[in-house]
Amino acid sequence: MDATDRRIIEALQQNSRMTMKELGELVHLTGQATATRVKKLEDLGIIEGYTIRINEERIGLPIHAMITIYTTSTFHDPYLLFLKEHRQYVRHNYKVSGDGCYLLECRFPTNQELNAFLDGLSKYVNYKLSLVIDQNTQ
Amino acid sequence: MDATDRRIIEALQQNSRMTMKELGELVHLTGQATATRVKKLEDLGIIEGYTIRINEERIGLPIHAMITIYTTSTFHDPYLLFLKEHRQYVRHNYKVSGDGCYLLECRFPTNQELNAFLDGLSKYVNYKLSLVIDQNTQ
DNA sequence: GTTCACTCCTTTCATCATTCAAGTAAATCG
DNA sequence: CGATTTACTTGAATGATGAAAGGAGTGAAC
Repeated sequence: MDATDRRIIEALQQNSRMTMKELGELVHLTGQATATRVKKLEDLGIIEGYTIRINEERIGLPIHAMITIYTTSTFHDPYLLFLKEHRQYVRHNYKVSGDGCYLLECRFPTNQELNAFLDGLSKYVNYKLSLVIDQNTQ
Repeated sequence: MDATDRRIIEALQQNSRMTMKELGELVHLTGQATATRVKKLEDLGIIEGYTIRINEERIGLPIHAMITIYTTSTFHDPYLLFLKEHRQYVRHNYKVSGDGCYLLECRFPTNQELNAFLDGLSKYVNYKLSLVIDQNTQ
């Protein structure tokens, strides 16, 4: 991991579909040398994969919820199974120290579906709901 | 947005560097027809960009913090300016309803840097810190 | 029923990127 | 000093892309 690798990662974060030749021009290497470095970053597990940024509002998922989960029981499996069954809504489930046991990030198409999800959720855990009003990603 | 577009989006979420020809085989179209559809999804703003999934632990950012921000003042600009000055740590700054005004997601290399960040932060807002212990992304 | 316009797709071909093998140069190590 | 490793370049073959031309299906107007 040198300065060139860091520039490669930065460039791929901006646009992961750029050709190895273009990327090579940015870091002053040939396309082949660049491809070898990228392959190494993949093998080291630094680059975990290639994906797209999606506008979830535009595909009908306008509701963005952050749910702090409080479990009274020490047995979390029913909650985790519930998440698996509703994985279509779940973006992240962070196990956290501090306030609550988990911080659950979800997306919903409607308030009705959010409501139904929360009804199901309340069978397993207590929760506190926050709705995202505006998103400022770096 | 039909079923084919949804399959294209799913496939690109898994691997955004796949060729249009490969993607076309998945959705039973030629590479050219697939490329046209992808271009349309970009123009509609549904696909916002192409990026990489990074293992931040492996690039020296093991500390993952979720910070709930409480502002007493109605004037948020000093806080937002502080974030801009420390944007290297900031991943997301969600404006939320519910508990707090913002939910701030950050990454730090060391507890020392987290501590310095929190010292700076406390000049502008009150906060509650949660540290991510484990991450379960869908 | 016919025509026109439109959308969505395929085929073909020229251009460009990628990949493999071979070779060079510098650094490391016994 | 010679052998090995690492990181890179070059050149040729393969494969992907993008532009142009054309075909098939749909719906509207007459």
